[in-house]
Amino acid sequence: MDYIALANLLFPDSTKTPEEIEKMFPERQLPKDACVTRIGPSPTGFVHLGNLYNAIIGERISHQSNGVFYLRIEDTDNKREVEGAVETLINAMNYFGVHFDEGAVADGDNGNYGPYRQRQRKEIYHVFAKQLTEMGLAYPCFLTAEEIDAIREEQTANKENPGIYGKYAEKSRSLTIEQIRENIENGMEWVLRFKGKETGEHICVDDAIRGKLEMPRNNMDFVLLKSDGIPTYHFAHVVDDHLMRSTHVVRGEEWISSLPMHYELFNTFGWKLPIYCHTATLMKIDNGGKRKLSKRKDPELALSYYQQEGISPDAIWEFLLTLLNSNYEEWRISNPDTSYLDFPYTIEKMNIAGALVDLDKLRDISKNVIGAMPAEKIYESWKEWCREYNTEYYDLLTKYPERTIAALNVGRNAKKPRKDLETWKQSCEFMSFYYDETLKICDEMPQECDEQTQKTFFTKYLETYDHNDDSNTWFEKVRAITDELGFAVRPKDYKNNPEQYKGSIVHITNMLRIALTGRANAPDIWEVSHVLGEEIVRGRISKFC
RNA sequence: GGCCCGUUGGUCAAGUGGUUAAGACGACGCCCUUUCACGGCGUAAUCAUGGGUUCAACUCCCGUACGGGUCACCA
Repeated sequence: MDYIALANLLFPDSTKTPEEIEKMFPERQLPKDACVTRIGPSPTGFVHLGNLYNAIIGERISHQSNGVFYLRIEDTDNKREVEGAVETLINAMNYFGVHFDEGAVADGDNGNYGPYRQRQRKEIYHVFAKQLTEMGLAYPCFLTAEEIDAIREEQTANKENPGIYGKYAEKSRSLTIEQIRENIENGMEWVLRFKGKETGEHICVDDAIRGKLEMPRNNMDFVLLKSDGIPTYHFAHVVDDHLMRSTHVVRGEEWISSLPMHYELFNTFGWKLPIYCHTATLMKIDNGGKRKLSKRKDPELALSYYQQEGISPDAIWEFLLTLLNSNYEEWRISNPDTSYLDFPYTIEKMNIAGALVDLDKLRDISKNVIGAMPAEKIYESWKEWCREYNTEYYDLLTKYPERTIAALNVGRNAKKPRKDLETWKQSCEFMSFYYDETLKICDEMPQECDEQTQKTFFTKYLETYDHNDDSNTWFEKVRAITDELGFAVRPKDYKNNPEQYKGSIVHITNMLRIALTGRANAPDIWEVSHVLGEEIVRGRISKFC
């Protein structure tokens, strides 16, 4: 077989040489240990936690080493492509604080190693496909879907491994160049297959996360180019990561089993293998067992879920970092005020088993993250979130900026700051009592305080109320009224002799708290009163007189 | 089914032949307290399993079970 003729028949328009292409993608001039990494999402419109998880790893190792982190859109499957997906993806990464040095941007490319959308790289792949054909290592295959199905059925019946290899590849492999030409002229569709070798050998790849990975050498005639001339993931991955000079390939463990194909390709081109980092799949607890997070059943898999809940990107980072590196939490405790970007991330510290996404843990981290923010920043971030997800609160926050910031500071300046806020969504609920517009009486008055007690107390409360009282003076007045009403001034007195009192000061303050905030569980009454201002305080209390 | 990966408390996990088997979240209890939080202290709870190797195994080897992945002209 004249492979040169075959190559020219198959790729008449491909005139560049591999050397010319190589020149277009020169070695990067970077510090010695700099890592070049990327994420290669396909534009399906669905961005999930795993995308972010892998993105963070790549972002960290590249930026920590003064390397390059880029975005490559793997759009080789036009059937799955969703319109606007690239933009969705870029926005999501941006929202979660993952920044690229180069790669695809909304309206094109940024960088010298593009194009960064694989479909636009068709000619590049064809040069190397042609090269493989010339080397006699690739051939056109005209098998129809039906024929392949038939082969698979036969293989299943014979308990053989499915696929096009060995004798099952012979029919296509043995076509003469004349037959091939005739098929093409007759308009038959073809794919380009790689010639797998049946050697029984094993290959060994050193994975940065998993250590040595040993598996059988590839024997499959896998597809390099699909019938539309677009490469499969395998071919595109090898060509792109070589030309774009990736040093590390971070991807999910589902790719481990196709490693032999990639290894084979890198080897036949004589290219250096990147360092593979195969990450564990994110799991979730379900019926007492672990299972993979599923797109249909688990809303928390979608990144948009966290946006909708209003979980801050910082919290997501910290959460993912705790999953990624087990020593992160320890580091965070000893460096409470440092940015998580200062954490020295290492691949070696990664766990290889599937991590379970624990929303409780996320909530806890989120509380701490918000707790550490200054009130002004909370205000801004929360408002930003409301702009998109809760217009009622967006209006409230815009209308009452000072009161809101004061409210956000309640109980936070003390040695033991409160941590009431978990998410922006939850903040809207928690903070509702600071605005008359959203105030709701949620809890019932304590049994010990009948209507008469309420009326008497609140009337006296308003009579003696002086908005300028300090916290102690104010509380002394509350105690005085409490005593007058026959309630125990000290909770312990009531506990020891409940029959001597109508109730305890606990009941009185609860009643006050409910009148003021609508709920029995709320921050300090005096502080809240001063956030609300005298007018609102008197207004709310007088409703109970 | 073939191939591959994995398995330390409810969860995340430290751990690389000799440890009282860290720490965090969660749960529970106590303390602080005008509520709720916050904080402090404490309790319960783990090496999947069976064989080896070894003076000694969570750590090394083999099998079993369980979980996961993959076997497309999807990534």
